[in-house]
Amino acid sequence: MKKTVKDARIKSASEELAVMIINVVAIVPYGKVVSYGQVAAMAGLPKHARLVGRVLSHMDEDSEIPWHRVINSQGRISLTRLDDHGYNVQQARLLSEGVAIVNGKVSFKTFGWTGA
DNA sequence: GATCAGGCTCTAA
DNA sequence: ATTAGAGCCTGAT
Repeated sequence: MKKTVKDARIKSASEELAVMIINVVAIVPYGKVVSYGQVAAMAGLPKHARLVGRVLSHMDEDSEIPWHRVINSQGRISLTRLDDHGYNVQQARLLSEGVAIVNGKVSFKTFGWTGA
């Protein structure tokens, strides 16, 4: 997990917080998903769901961090604003892990990871 | 669903 | 240093 830190390379975003978040995201098992708020909570940062998103947005596709396993509380991918590419990548990755996306949504009931 | 308000950080001026 | 705008959010109208 030290590599995650190095891999992070967050521009600013209080590295400490970023690291905590990344460490949590890094342990999300294959084929499972979690929400931003969940990650924040697990990282010990109750109301920082948004920060989680910000941190992840700084990651490269190349990163070993499974950022694609993090979606919003509605089970949707929170990228469809002006970012089609990111959305497609995330969706493709999830599908390749066996995570079903029905009508643009993932079922937390089936694929949700409730912590370690 | 769509909208609103709450909440917290980042960036730029 | 202060202010204002914006963001991969959430839970409640």
